[in-house]
Amino acid sequence: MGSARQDGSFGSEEGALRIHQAIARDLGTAILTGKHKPGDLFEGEIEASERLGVSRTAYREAVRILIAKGMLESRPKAGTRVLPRARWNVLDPEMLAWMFAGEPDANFIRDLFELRGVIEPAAAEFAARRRTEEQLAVMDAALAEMARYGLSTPEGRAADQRFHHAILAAAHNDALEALASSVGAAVSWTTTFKHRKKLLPRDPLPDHQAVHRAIAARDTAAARNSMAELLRLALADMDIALSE
Amino acid sequence: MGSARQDGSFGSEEGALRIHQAIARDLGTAILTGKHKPGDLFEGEIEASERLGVSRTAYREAVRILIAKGMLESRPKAGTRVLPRARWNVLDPEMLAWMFAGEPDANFIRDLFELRGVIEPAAAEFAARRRTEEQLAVMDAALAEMARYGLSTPEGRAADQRFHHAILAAAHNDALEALASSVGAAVSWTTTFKHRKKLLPRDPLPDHQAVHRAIAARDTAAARNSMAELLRLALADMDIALSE
DNA sequence: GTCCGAATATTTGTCGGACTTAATATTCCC
DNA sequence: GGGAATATTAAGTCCGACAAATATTCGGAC
Repeated sequence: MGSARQDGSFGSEEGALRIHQAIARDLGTAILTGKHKPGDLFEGEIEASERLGVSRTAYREAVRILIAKGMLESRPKAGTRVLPRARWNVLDPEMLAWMFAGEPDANFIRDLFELRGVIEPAAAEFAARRRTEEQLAVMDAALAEMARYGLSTPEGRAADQRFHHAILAAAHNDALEALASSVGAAVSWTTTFKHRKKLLPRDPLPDHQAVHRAIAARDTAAARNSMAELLRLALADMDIALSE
Repeated sequence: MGSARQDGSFGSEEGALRIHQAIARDLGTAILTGKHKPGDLFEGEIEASERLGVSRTAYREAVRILIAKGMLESRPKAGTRVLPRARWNVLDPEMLAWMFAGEPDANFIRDLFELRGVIEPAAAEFAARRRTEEQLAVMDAALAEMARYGLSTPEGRAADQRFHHAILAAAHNDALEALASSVGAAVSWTTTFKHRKKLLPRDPLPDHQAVHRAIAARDTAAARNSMAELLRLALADMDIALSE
């Protein structure tokens, strides 16, 4: 039967990467960190593959991946070049993983957070209206585990992500759920970042419980407001952390 | 100098597709239309490539593309199988193009529209606060062209999309702007759909002009509200069209 | 009989090299 | 000087072989 991995977490892609994946990751991060800027032309496939010590096949498959994510463009004779940033699928889960593996750009973190502020209150409102009992149970379990382990442990942070993901899922909107990885990246980064900076200014649990209560009670307005409040506080913390 | 194509439109990818792109498109649409369901196992690479009359290389590059978009997974001995729908990057521009090339799923259209309802009012508010004069000029020009050609012409529809895109861009948030293609797909589909059904119930221009005025005046609340109103009306039309 | 580890078979992954196609640059003719 | 034929160059495609990884099967120990 299907193993159906459903965690959606980052950074735990077990198993050695295949060569083309490794190269795609390297090229991708090189682009994300500005080592290759939009408009830049890549070296030829033969040169590049030889320099990297891999076959042209593997290198080409890596390039195909980056093209699929909107970062590159390649045509005969014209060569392979980096596309303008506006064409990148910056919300692609793998791309986010690449970003957050290194030191992500502070501006983009802020953008992601702003997106959360737009998405999640609406999602909470939809969830309050359309959630099933099962989905509520998932939130319940995630919240309990979060309370038990705290946000300083990996288990607690995973539970935090599960809670937010459950809300997106309970909104019963595939387009919204597709943003789960983006939201997850933001959630994950926040906590690790704050933890690194040694500032745990506030217990986040009451905010989460308020959201949970509102969704359980099918109170759409309260769900939206409590989630908005949660994010307002989180954003404030984030801004403090970023400016220090 | 860079040619910097910036249209972001669909369906007009000129030039013959490379073989791997064509195969990726075919496999992608086959998955999207349910011909291959999540969990389904693909035939082996040799069989598949022979059946399609292409080299294994080309077929493999196609598969790499689908994997990059979260639709497939492949491991030695285990084979290549379709991932659960929750892992698909349904907001990927290319994937949206595949969807809307055929007869897209009505439920997903509604989801996309709901997403618009969440994203665009917030974007309009941000745009009212942060827009530059240049960006306002772009909206102005788009609106003028929209008024001139009307939504029944391709030029008018392109202008409509440009208007909405300009608002996303004026929000000065990369994460938000990455959703431009999704919004654009919804915008585009709506108008063609309504046009096909022969119901042009209302002149959409006044709504758009109200949004434009609010953004020009830097009135954040009015921008949000007028955009929300625009979408409320559009959604109502959409629901009528979908239920008929 | 059950469980665990090794052999095995199968499928994707990687390789090298040849040839084709397409887009740019050049050259030559008018 | 302009425009069409030509050359050049880089990606695209193909083939055939070998390597690596893993699900399954088999065998032995308990």
